[in-house]
Amino acid sequence: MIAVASAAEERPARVSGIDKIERRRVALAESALKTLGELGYARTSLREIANNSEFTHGVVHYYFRDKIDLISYCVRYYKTKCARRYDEVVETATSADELGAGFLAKMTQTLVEETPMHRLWYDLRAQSMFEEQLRADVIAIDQLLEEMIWRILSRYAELVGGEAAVDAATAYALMDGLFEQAVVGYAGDPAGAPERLAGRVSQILPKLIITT
Amino acid sequence: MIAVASAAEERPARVSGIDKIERRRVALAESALKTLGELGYARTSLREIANNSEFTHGVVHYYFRDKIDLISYCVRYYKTKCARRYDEVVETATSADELGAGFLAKMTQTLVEETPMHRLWYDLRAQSMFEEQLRADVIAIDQLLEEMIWRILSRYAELVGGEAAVDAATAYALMDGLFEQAVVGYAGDPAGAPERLAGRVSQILPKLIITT
DNA sequence: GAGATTTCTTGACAAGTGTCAAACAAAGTC
DNA sequence: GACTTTGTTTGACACTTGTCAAGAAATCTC
Repeated sequence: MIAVASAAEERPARVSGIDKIERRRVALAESALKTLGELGYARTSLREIANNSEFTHGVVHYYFRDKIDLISYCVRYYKTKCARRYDEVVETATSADELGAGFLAKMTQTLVEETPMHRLWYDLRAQSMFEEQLRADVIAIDQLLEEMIWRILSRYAELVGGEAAVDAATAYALMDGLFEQAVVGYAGDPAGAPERLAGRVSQILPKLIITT
Repeated sequence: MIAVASAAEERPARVSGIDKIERRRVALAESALKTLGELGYARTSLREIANNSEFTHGVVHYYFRDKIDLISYCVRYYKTKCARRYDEVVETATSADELGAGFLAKMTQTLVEETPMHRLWYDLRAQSMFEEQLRADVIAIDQLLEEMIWRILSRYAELVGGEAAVDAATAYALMDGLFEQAVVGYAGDPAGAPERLAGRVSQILPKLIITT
């Protein structure tokens, strides 16, 4: 897995200092993510990020080697927050229906409440096809998301007393297709998108299980 | 549907002239699409487009009001070429297996041979979430692609003697998820991606049909 | 072929970009 | 308190961007 410290190898090793640096970095990243989620990768400049934060544009360059380093850090920071979204539901659900309902609820919730982040993710994944510096991080996140979906599906199969009818990569691609459609649609017309997503997912989920 | 003439309302109405203008526009658009497919939306400038063409950057601005006008035209031009990709297969196939095989063949073929176009499409669809000037065109193409998938699926169901188990939008989202995964994966590692895609699609296709 | 019209080239502009470095402030060290 | 280290501001740089306008070239019209 990729370490989250990349541009700081040659910085002084005082422990408290590193902690402080790391905290500044996280603050910068959080601010940058807000701007990135709003404007997208193409239209976000370092100055815009700095303006929307409490820092000046020089500070950004003090804590990150260059733009890619910052964005890359943001992506890796983001991943740590997103791929564990459904863990609680998976762990606490005691029936297939409960798991399904919890999954759908969390899914539509994050669609609505974290729209900018999802927009950014699909944007960055597209960018990774053109900028190979982003590729490794994107692949890592995709892997995490795939595992997330797989945990849900295999647990669902277990509760229903069957087994998954497709492999993890396929299941992820299908679910992601539905979710991306919802995110894109939500950008144009927020009304009804969550319900449509929920309907489609609950329609598909049973088809990915073979009851033995 | 959106007309393909947008910035030329006030130009002289000589018929042969309009034709010539339109031909120049198409030439510009084709050249621009090549560059866009290579570099992506964010990194493509009007000058870059002009440099990779036989025209100068002034010509671009002579035929298109601004950058968005050009890109928008490109997108609309592109759509006319892509959404009829499987029509021949649908029309000539006489059995479900033949249709499935033909579909898979064309799908993997376009994945390999038109990679830049597909990359660009996913890029632009992501951009449309941030730039509402692109949104209408993207929605129109999405609609076309959805209908394309629906023609395949419903014909497939017909040949197999059943009917589709999901609606058009759902079917498109699922297929698109698989295809996008393949396109993104193909960018990082071309080897094996087409085969994986074919395997996954052929695994899913039957699950979208109810045999009555 | 002269004159008008369309097409294209060239060069310029203002604005914005990533990057960096020198001056300055703050904090820690002896 | 002087001095070094760490953090921050500010302003500048070289460059690219979209846009436009003035004029040259080509084409058409009579």
